Amino acid sequence: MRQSDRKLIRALPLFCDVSEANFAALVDAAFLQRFPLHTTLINEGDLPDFLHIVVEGSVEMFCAHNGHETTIDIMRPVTTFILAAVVRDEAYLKSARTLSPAQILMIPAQIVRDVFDRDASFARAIVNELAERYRTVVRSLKNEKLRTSAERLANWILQADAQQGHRHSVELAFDKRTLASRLGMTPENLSRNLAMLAKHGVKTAGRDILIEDSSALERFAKPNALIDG
Amino acid sequence: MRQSDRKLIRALPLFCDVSEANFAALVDAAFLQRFPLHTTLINEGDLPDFLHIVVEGSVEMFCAHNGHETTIDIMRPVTTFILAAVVRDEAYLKSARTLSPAQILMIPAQIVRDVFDRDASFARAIVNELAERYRTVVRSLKNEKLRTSAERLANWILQADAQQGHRHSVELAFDKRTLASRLGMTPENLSRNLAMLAKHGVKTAGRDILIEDSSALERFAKPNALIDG
DNA sequence: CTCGCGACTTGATCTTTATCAAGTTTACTT
DNA sequence: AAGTAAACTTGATAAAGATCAAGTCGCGAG
Repeated sequence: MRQSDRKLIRALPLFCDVSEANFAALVDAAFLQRFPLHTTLINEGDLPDFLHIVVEGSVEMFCAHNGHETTIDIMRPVTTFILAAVVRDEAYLKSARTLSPAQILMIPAQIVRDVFDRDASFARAIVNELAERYRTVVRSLKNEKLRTSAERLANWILQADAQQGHRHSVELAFDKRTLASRLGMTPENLSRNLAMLAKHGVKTAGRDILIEDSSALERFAKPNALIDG
Repeated sequence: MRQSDRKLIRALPLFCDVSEANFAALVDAAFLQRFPLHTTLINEGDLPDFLHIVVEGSVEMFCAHNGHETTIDIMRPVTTFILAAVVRDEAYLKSARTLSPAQILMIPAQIVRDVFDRDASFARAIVNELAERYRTVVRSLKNEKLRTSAERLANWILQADAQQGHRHSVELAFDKRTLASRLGMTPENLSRNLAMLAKHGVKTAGRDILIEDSSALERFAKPNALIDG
């Protein structure tokens, strides 16, 4: 692993308070690997071998059932995923695949559990990370159960714009079909919802979404701090 | 607190490996309280004062948004709730109210965080509990996104029957309106779905649900270990 | 016991969402 | 630059779910 990558990892909330020796134990056992676009990294149902950390690129977490597939979340640098499966040593509930060429750090699950047991600050960090992930899923569940698909889209646009620095324009980093799946609707309905949002201050041109009237969009979206964070 | 309650708590996965001194610190600071039916215990948006544990009765976790309300989960003895908010010291994402007269153990949030920091086995237990909770919400999200309301009901019946000992009969412990909310449908649609399930081996009489043909029900429900657990 | 209220059911209708079927655009390949 | 395949859009239709409006049922209060 390059020194710059090591520094990046070391700075993560998950590792920044860990002792140098324990950090070394984690990192020395780990692999930093590059994967091409659309590579499946893990399959739901398998047992966890590694804790994964997205260092570069983005990764889609998705699930399949009865011939249908849905996106649960999209992970961007720098975040861990499948921490809960590693902690409990139980089967993955989600599959993962790259949405772009990506660089992933893989730490053997057993080492994670070992260091957890002997380093209190690592334990604290793991609990914090897991609690944060938990809250994210609860927000997603509320979003699904309490909003229409058009409202989910409107709020996603507001959030994405905020993440990209309130430039009143969002550039899609992946296919619209993936966004549709992430928002719990079909690609057809995403198209229709985007067209409909023109009435509420949103203009779409290919992968660029422009917010022309953010207060109109907010009136429609009704953002809620306990759902959108 | 009575000795029998103390023993019950002590036996929980969350506490069974904690040192006697640390367990005493947690329990001595805690309150064991009784609450009547339909009492609101916490409100979404508030900051966590206590870790709550359902000792007796049942508690509904629910959320409201834009004039609608939905049930996220129903907690039965003996489980903790709002652990994630306590760990992160951030606002509750869910409200809680009793669905029956209930007995709740309340441990001050700060004590939980203190003992976490000095007792590695408590830390391990907290992480396990949190990871388990996380997986439960992920399952709920998959259930919502990948199934119709009738399928959710069918699987709920199978799960409830399994929990009550495979007696091919389920007795509802709360209102049907609450079940409807828990399953993400209106009370009207719960009625219609129950009537429709007669075609798939289910008979309903008031609060009793009878499974007359469990293989027919399973064919319809298509249970999945990675959703239903 | 019966009255009345709330929970539940049933039916009609409307909204939301999915599905199916063309088209059209986009982007990549040769 | 033309050809092609995939992504996206648009329209028509169907299914799933919500809402509104009566009912019916069951249980507790008086």
